[in-house]
Amino acid sequence: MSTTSTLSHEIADVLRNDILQERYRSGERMPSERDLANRFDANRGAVREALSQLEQLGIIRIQPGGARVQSINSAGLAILGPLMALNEIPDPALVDQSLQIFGAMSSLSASNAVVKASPVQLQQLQDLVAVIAEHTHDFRVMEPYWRELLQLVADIDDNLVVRLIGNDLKAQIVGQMMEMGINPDLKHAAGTDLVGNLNIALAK
Amino acid sequence: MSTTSTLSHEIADVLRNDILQERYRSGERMPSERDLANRFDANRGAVREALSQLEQLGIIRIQPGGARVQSINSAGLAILGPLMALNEIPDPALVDQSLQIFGAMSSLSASNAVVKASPVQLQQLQDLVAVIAEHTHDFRVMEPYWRELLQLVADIDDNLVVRLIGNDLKAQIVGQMMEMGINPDLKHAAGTDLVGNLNIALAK
DNA sequence: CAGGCCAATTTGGTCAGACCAATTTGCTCT
DNA sequence: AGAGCAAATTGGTCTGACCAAATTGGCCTG
Repeated sequence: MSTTSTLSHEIADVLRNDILQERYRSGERMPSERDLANRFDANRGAVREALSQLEQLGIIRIQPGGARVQSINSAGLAILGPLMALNEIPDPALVDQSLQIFGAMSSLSASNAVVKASPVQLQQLQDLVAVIAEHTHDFRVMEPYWRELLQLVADIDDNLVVRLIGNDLKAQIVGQMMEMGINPDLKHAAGTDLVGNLNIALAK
Repeated sequence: MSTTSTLSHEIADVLRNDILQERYRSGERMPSERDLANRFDANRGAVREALSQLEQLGIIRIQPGGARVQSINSAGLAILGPLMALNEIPDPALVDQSLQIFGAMSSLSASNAVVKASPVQLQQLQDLVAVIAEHTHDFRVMEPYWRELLQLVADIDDNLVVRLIGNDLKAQIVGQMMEMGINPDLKHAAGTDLVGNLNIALAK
């Protein structure tokens, strides 16, 4: 699965997983770059590039004297993907949390979209909502429309922050959850919820 | 302001800003590592470490043949900080979007917190909400309680995803907005909104 | 003239060995 | 036992080099 192209990325992957699995605990000092280079049978440069990435991720802090592992709680959203990819079965709690966020953001975007929308777009929104409302019981049929709705909403509410968060979430989460169909109920709930909110907003 | 400790970080900073300011446009090829090394009067290794960070940020994609700039829209949330720090006056739209997200996440967390809370915690929540409700007109007095409430909510609804997003948002956004007091109205609105939601949820 | 093909160049990926400054470590001396 | 100093460790950077893949450019052919 993790077909990492370059050696430095491979090293970063391994170390990242080691940290996320708490093989190196928070606050602890990591092995020296030279030791790591030796362990991975690689050059120090490659190790440094790997560590550079981990630092950017926010899970280690490099300092003269040694790199220290940081609490996962103080990392950036970008570790969410790797975190969920740790086990082949992602942590259900994380999946739920991600879906909640996803839903909340969608609702937020939807509210903004209704305000910002041009007459034409407004009509498109209403049409989509109507179609979805008809098939609210059959998720299979509804899903493509739902996706279209999300896309439309995202286009109208041109919200960079939402988009960025979405990127990090989508990185591996959406893929995993969509393919594994881990929580169709929640997905369904979020969908109808969004549509409901949209309907209310559209009413006025 | 940006007192970056190491050379590689400095290079990363400069290049990052160059990209965010669209001095290098999306899809374009960046100068070769050797050219960059020459430009910054640095070693290629340092440049590579810098590029490694930018790639982790999601704003460039390194490939044999040349590193290419990626659309900011496909980056990770981690660029939000640098993006807002570009000009001394952050883009108001971005600030608003961030605050909206922040408010939405807070509300979400609050809803969860009410469900998860122990009796003691529930009481704490109610007390805080009551105190805040009294001073809803005076933001100065209310703020510390609001912060305490946010903290409590975050503790109860132990939501890693929210925390991670918060980390990226806080990175520079909260700092800038809090210190500059750019949008106290929105802050105030978000605060009362959250409290309102909490009140409703607490009712049952 | 247009289009495809092949070689030279460019570019990223990695390696080896080295030096410096700051930190850490360990030992000695008080 | 504690303070202070020296040696070893560690990150940061540099020089120079080689390889494989991609790009480039010119050549040849149709």
